[in-house]
Formats: sequence, C-alpha cells, structure tokens
Amino acid sequence: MGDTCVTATTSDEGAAVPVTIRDVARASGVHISTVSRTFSAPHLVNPETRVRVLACAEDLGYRPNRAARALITGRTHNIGLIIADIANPFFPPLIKAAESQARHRDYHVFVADTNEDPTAEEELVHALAKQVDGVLLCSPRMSNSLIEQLSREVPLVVVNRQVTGLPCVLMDVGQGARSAIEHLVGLGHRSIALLGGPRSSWTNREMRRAAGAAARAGGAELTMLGPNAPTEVGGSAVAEQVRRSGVSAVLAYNDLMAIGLIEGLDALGVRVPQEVSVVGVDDITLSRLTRPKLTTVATPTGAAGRTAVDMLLQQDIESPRGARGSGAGTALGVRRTTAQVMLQTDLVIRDSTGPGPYARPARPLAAPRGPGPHCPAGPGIPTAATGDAVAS
Amino acid sequence: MGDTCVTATTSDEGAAVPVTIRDVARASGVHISTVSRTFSAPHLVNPETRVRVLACAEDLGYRPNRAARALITGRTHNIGLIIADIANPFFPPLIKAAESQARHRDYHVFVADTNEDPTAEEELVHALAKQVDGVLLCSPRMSNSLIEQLSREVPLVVVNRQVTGLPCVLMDVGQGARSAIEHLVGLGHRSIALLGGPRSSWTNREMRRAAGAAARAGGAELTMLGPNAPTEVGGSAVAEQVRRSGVSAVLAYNDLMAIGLIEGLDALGVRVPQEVSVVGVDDITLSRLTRPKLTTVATPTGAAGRTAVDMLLQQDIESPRGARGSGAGTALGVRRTTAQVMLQTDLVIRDSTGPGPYARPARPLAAPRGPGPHCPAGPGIPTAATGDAVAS
DNA sequence: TACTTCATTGCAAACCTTTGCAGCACCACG
DNA sequence: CGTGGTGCTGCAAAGGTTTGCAATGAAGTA
Repeated sequence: MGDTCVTATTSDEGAAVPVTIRDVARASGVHISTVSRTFSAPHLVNPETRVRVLACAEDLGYRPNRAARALITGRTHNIGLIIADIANPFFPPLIKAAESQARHRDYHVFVADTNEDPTAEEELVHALAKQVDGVLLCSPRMSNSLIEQLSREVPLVVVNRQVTGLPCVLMDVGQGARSAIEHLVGLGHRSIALLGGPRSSWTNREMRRAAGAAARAGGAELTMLGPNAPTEVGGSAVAEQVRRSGVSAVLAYNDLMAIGLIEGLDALGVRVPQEVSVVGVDDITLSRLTRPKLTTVATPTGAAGRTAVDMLLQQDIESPRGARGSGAGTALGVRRTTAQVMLQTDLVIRDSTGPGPYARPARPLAAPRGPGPHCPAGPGIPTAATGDAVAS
Repeated sequence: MGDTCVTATTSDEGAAVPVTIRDVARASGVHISTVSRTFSAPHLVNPETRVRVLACAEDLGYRPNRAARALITGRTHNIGLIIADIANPFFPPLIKAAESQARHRDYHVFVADTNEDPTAEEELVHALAKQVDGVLLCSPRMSNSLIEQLSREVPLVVVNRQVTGLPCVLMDVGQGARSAIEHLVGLGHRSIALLGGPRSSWTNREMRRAAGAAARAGGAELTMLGPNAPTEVGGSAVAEQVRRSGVSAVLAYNDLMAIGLIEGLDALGVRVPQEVSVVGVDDITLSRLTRPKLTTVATPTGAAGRTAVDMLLQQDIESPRGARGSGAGTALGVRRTTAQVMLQTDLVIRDSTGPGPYARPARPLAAPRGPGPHCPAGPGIPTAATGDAVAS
C-alpha cells in the first residue's frame, strides 16, 4: 500500500438494533396504531398517552422508518436533484437554494451527479423514482422524448431546458446572448465568435439562435465554434482556433469556458481584452477572481433552484401518487398543471471586454481596464425574480 | 412577479400508474414470487418463464420498488454523502470519485449539503439513516460524541476527522502544514501567520499543532489568526489584520481562504509574494487559475472518496443490518472492524511564495515571479495513494 | 333513563417485495 | 416399482408503517 498509513482495530460495539414502532408500543402499553398516530396525527391521541409514548420513543431512540411510511403514504418527503456536473461552479448556488427551499417545506434533497452522461441521467431517474416524490432535472443531456417518457414514472421539473408539457424553469439566455453581442458591437467589434457548448444543451441552441440574430442586426459576422466540453479545458482547447479565426471578440457558452479560453490565449501571447474581448455566461464567483475579471451574463441560479422546488411541490401536492384504490378503478389521466417560467438574465460588464477595431474614437480611447461605461452599480446583482410566482 | 415570464397550460396526461410485481405476475400468468425471482435470482426460474416474465415486465414498464425491497433485505444499495459545503471546490472531486467507485459496486450515492451547520448534519443523518446502507460524513462539524452516537443508527465512515472506534479517512495535513512551514522558513520567513478555519474542524486542530511544532523547530514565530469561515470572504476579511500583524508569510486553512486573502491584500496594496507570501491547502483547480498561482498543499481528495466508499461497503457487507430474528435473540454486539487510513499530502510550489526578509542572498536575489527553485516538474500532481488499500 | 355525540383506542388490511418451505412433476437408478 | 434427487413453482409470512372502521366509554341532551 505504499505511502498510505493504515491502522486497524476490532471492537465490540452495540449493534444497530433497529427499534420499531412495535417496541415503543410494547414499552408504553398501547397499540402500535396509537404510536403511529402520536407521530403522524398527534391531535388524535390523548395528551397524556402522547407524552408517555413520546417519552418511551425518546428513551428507546425510536425513529420512524421513512421508507416504510412511504410505502403506504406514497410520499417520501424527499426530492431528487440531478445535476450534469457538480464540479461546475454554476450549480452549487442552485443546489443550495433548492435545499433551503425544500427544507422550509419539510423536504430533503438528494443530489446526484451525472458527469454530463445521458445514460447516467436515465439510470439515476429510475433509481430515484421510488425513493423521492419528484425529481429536478438540471441541464439534462438526454433527449426530450426520453424526458417525457421518464416523467410518467416520477414527477419531473426541468431546469435549463424546454420540454413541452412539462414544468420548466428557464433562464433567458437568449436575452443574455443578445445583450452580450450588442455590448460587443457597441464596443466596435464586427467579427465575433460564439464558443458553443454541448450539442444537446438547450441553452446552447438558444444562444446560437439569439446571438446569430443579434449579430445580423448589428451588422457583425458571427462564427460558430463547437460543440465543446463546457469546462475550462474545453475553453483553452480552442484558443488556437480562436486566434486563427481572426475574430476580435468571443462569447463563450459559460464562464468556465471563457476563463479557459483566456488562459489559452494568454499562453499564446494573445492579450485579453486588448486584442480579443471575451464574454462568459453564468457569473460564477470565480469570474470575479480571475484576471482580467470576466464580463459575463449573470444567470439567476438561486431563483431557479427555489422556483423549481416550488413548482415540483405544488404539482406534487395536488395529486398524491399512492392512489389507494388499485386495479379496477378509473385509470383516467390526472389533470395536471404545468407551467414554464422564464427568469431574467443580466449582463455584468467587467474587464475582459474592451474596444474593438471599429470602435468610434468619439471619446479619447477609453482605458480598456476598469468598469465599462455600461457597468451598473455594484457587482451586478441580477434582478432575480423571486421564485414564488408560479401560475396555476 | 415583475420580470418573470410565466406561461401555464393544463393538460390531461397519463397518470403515473404504479405497476407492481403483481401486475406482471397477472400478465404473465405466474405467481408473484416467480416474478420476484426473475429479477433477484434468475437462475432459479425456468428460462422460458423468465423470458415471458421479462417481456411482460418490459411491456408494462415495471420497475422494482427499491424501497419495498429494502424493507425486507435491509439493503437499499444507496449510500449517503454528507458534505459541509458543496460550493467549496474541495469537495466535488471527492464526490465524483465516491460516486464512480460506488457505481462500480452497484450503489448509488445521495449527496446532501449542510452549509457547515452541525444541526443540519445531525438531521440529515437521521433522514438518510433508513434510506441508505451507510453514510460518508465529510469534514463534519458536530461533536465526536454525537458522531459516535449516530454511528449506532447507521454505519458511518468519517472523512477528515478522527473519531476513535469509527472508520476514518484522513489526509495528512499535519505533514502538509509542516512542509509548508519548512518551505517558508527555507525562503527566509521568520514571522508567519496561520489563518485558522472553523473551530470544530479536525483539520484545523491538526494544522495548528503541526505548524506550531514546525515553526518552533525552524526558529520562526507563528501567529494564530482565527477561527474564520473557510471561504473566500473569510480570507479577504482578515487581510487588514494580516497586514497589521507584520508577518511576512501566511499559511491559510484552505485555498479558498488563501485566494480571498490575496484578493484582500491586493486591495490594500500589499503585493503577493513580494511583500507577503501565501500558502493554501487543498490544491483546488482554482488555485492554478488565480494570479499569482497559488502555492498549496495538495490533498488527495479523489483517493479519499474512493477509500471511504470502499471502507463503508466492506464494513457493511460483513454485517447485514436487517437481522431477521427479532426480539428474543441475542442482542450481543457485532464484532466490527474499523480502520483508519491516512492519505499523503504534497506541497506544490507555485508563485504565491517568495523570499522572505531573512533570505540568504546566496544566489543573486531570485526573481520572485515564476516557479520557485523547489518546483517539481509539471503542475505538481500529488503522489496520491490509491484508495484500495484498506486493512481488515 | 335512553339516546346521541365525541374522544380515544384497538383491529386488521394494505403497501411491495423477498424468501424459507413445501409441493409437484419428472427422471434416473437400483 | 420404490426411492431419491432435481428443477421449477406456489404459498404465506415477514418487514415497519398508515388508516378506515369498529369498539369502548364518558359526557351531553332530551
């Protein structure tokens, strides 16, 4: 085992004797149903008995078995959160917001990472299906039809993807891409590259569409580069290609790629923003820490997490899953309400964009460092919509 | 709802009719037990029947209910992973390694974030207890005694904390802190600060101990600063204090704090490493992206994740939890094997450390930028021990 | 006093699956 | 022909909980 130091000891330890509702019933001299009610419907049991039962439960260290409860009620009070890549700093704020929102409603969140792998996504939905009351699918890479199919197995809310008939939380990256392109055109750039992300990404398609339109409108030429891995190395890998293409500005699929690209250009001796301007998307905290600080399209990730949880729980509550009456009954479809909410994005101008070759020298060659003229006050907090606005 | 755009539609959709083993049995004309065996013990059922059952199952879209199965077998094939802060880039590599290792052994991983909150930690262990076969506790903030108590409820493996009697995966931050101090002393620093992390962190205590000893041995004075939040803002918040203290070098609890500190010093006009040298711990990817690149103690996070999963599964397999015989039987303790493994750390020298006031001018004042003289080849890949070495 | 109402509790079925045991048919062997 | 074995299947209990229904007793009402 080489360098690793291992010490091992064997010990007799109190085995995990699972204490059940039955033990508590025996100890407190009541029927198990009374114990059950003490926990799940306290108003139905005599205060005296209640305290006695609670005391015994406390004493024995009893904890209700949520799995067994779920078997009957059909509600686990868990929600699943499937994430394309935990290592992408875009997601943690979303995860935390979702967890906090869920906690307020007495739900727990189980996060799972798919490594951007569609197969893992599908498998995880199946694995989670019976253990959670619903699943949040964040930036899924699988096909729309598969998502629809899976949604029949477990309630789904999709984030960063539009699937008709399913509740979706979207961020207006179209608007964001447009603002970015307009910003660049305004700075005097006429030859711009769009650094694409994963092919199966909805965000990617939206950006292409919107950026293309905005470039046409602004009289600029837009070169599409990609698809690429949405990571730092994905960005640095195309630095050479960017240089050869001769563009003076780049809009990247996300901040990670933008940062990677800047690194790559730096290694090639290309200066940002003096020779090439770079814009990212997401406004991850990292984008404030690199030099130059990154101009980027801020996405309201926290609001997205909260909204998604709200939508899931709302949809979930109105149609309990474990319909008691089995077989013979009406197998009619449930009238289900689906909503799509679109959250605003905001361009945050920092130091990675500067004047391009066609910049009007109206003002005496503004210093490329420092906040651009458009820069709003402060670090650019997006006007994130609060997540509680879900139409019925 | 202000800026948010919401569209809502109502649709009739196929309800999630849960198809059970019974439906499959009816459809294929066999008893439910045969269906069960088709999935969990295929060799016991006639090949012909098997294909028929499988066809029906496929047809009906049957998926075994893992929760119900767990109720009987006592095994969920899930493992829980409780993380102090998902947003800390230290954790994602650990999470991914754990997930990959678990997947190889046909387990799923549920991640939960506690926001560095001990209460949330305890609550999550309880919530997970019956839904997983074991829990990995990463950098826990609760007390040792509480951890021991919880370990009676569900098998636990602790990462980044030493708890006697429990399996632990540790990283040798003591050694790391020593190397860092020796590195600084060697550069001619005699007045060094230790930027502490959370008070309840085992790593924090280890670092204090080891750094203190190393400083004494090297004839340097060590100032303890903290406790602080183990984040970027936690680091930048003490920049002023660091400047006032007059030290020429700082060892930070982790990279995030180190980076925050550098930011803060930069804002104060203090240059790193010319005026103050800074060393971090963890070697997160970010530490290669900031300027100056961070000198840091690399911790083998991936190996830690893999090892922890291995230890949990090993401990788990040898003592199945759902002991069939209930009450009357022997309530003796199970003979349980616990091991502690210590993984190596490695100092990676980059650009945030330079000569101190007592540097020997042996060589003509080396340029402070660029890799230091000790820098090994490449980006400093730590010689991480592979995680499969767990003694029994 | 007789009847209704209410609060509290017990009973037992149900949720979905696994699994020890037993039954059955069939074959081979002596 | 009897015996034993084998391969497959069914039966029913078990796992921990919830919940509709019924039973009990007490209090209130006429």
